[in-house]
Amino acid sequence: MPDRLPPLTALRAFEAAARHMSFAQAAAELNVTPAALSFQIKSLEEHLGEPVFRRLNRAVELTEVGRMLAPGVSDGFAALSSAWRNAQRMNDNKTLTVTAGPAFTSKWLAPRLYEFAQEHPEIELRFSATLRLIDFARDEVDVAIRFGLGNDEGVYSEPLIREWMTPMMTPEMAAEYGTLEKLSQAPLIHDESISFFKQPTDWPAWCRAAELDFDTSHGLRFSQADHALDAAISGAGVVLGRVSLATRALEQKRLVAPFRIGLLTQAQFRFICPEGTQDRPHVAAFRDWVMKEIKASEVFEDGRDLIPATGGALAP
Amino acid sequence: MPDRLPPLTALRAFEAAARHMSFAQAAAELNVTPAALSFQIKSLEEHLGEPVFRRLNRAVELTEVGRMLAPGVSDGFAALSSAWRNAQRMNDNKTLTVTAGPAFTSKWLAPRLYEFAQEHPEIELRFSATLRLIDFARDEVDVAIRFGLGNDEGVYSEPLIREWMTPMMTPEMAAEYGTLEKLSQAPLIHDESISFFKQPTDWPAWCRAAELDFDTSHGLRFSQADHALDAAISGAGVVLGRVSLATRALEQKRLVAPFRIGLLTQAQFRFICPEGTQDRPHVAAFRDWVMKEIKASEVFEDGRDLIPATGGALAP
DNA sequence: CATTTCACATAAGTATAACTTAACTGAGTA
DNA sequence: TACTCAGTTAAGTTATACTTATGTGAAATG
Repeated sequence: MPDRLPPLTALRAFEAAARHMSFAQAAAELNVTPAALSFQIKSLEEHLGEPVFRRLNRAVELTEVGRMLAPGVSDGFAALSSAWRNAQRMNDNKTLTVTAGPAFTSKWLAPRLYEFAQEHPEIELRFSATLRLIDFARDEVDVAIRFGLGNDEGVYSEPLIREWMTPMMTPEMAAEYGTLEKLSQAPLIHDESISFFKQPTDWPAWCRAAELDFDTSHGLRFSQADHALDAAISGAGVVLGRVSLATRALEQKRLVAPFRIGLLTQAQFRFICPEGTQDRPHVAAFRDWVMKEIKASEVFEDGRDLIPATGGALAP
Repeated sequence: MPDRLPPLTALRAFEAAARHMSFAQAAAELNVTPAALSFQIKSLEEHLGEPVFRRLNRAVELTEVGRMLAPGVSDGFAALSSAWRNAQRMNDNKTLTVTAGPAFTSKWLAPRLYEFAQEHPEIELRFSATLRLIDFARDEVDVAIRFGLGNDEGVYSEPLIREWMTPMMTPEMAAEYGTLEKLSQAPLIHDESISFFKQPTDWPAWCRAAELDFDTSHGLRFSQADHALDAAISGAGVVLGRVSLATRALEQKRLVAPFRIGLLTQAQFRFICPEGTQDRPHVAAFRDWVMKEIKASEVFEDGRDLIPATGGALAP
């Protein structure tokens, strides 16, 4: 390093000023007087040997060097800030921030939240429902639960459950359509949330597995798994739904799954956290609790034939 | 921003200490006493509420939070540092740092360096010969000259010259082999530096363009264009060489290019600099000078047939 | 087994960087 | 013309960062 950094407070003042394009606002953000900020900018300019701001009558604008300097400095402080917040969060074992997809959040996590709070009153769970992939270093998240094929590199990842799908409906509907013979008469609900897999797990695939043959093209279509389940719960039809998301509804008999045949997807739920954090007390507590709950819902697999989804091309 | 950053000097002390895994070395790097550094770390730990280092008998090691914090902090300071150096470099219009491939550097830039220095005594040119793609924000480079297909996004890019290739040899060799009839007898030199293009510009391609048909598989092979030219200059054979790199040798009659047929490559030389810096005085001066020199060497195109390289597959 | 050494911690004192208050400038605004 | 607004400048204050000097404990040394 030939030339060392200028005073860091000066850099920070510059960053804030460049962001606000105003010394006064920057000063307010940093809880100092405008005079102090003016002084800091001046100090930075002395170190650099050239102005970074052009002072206009009632405003300031960045000079060429200023424009060059601002993004990098901003990135730098963002990185510091993020690292610091992460360290603070890690230090804090009162709250645990969990991210999961909207369906898992609403259909699995939320209904069980009360029980978790009873078992671990010392941990305050926070949720962040999002589908986008997570970057633990950037986002402020302790653990993630993701669904998919699972190439989790550089993170701690533990498979939770292999998802399978089976037709589900209200008990009332089951009375009418709950046999293989009558199923073809039922209104169908299509869950297209996982249609991106190579081996489709849709109505045609299930019918092949169950050795049925009827037209499945009609019916309601949903792009989110939880919406498809909600539709079935409200009696709109028979959904080929993801069982793990429906366990609560099955337990409460709001849905029944009358058929023996289940379609095993390629995808899994995984428990993911930054490498090395899996043994932190509240992370481990949450993982153990999730595992236990998952295990408890495996009773619905009893007596079923879970058939791996095969490519639609094999049996057109 | 709920929680503000800790004192930045403390963070910097931590970064250096984590890098060296030693307070003493970190103190030396920052030009302070070990006592000061110890105090800074302590201050950081007070702000965080937890130790970041575990003090051992004769060493220190990072705690879990420390390990979590270190990479991010390091990245942050690296970003600040890089941004600051770039600003300093931009402020400096004494030196101009240019990066180019080894061949262009040795065969084009270096021979003309003296002339540039005469025209612009106020600019001190520095070279960085490398093939790897450049990132102006990270590397300390003002302008780059690159050869290739040129998908330059997010940077200022100006095409310099469309490269073409033609057989070249010493005048002595030309006396013996400098006709289309005798060429097949000549020892060949293969420049394989641009063999990665879809449309090859090699001896078979040139022969097709010149409507010749003889075995071209023999001869010396070089992976660097300048080495192939050097071999030809030393009389080792006839090279199908890149003309732009050979202009000096052609001017000095150390090489001659006796054939009318030239093979136009798909690739271009481009002048590249960060968007917005193309009008800085010494950048513009360098670009104008390069353009002028390039123009001057276009005399070698006079009276030639420059034929675009076609796919080898078309005429196998 | 004492002795030295090494790496860091601590205490007290000091220099200086960072900040505040208060007065100033200069152009737009009422 | 006076007022306001955004930034500057000057003088004085505070608190941060630093130094010197001394202390501590465990490994290394003989």
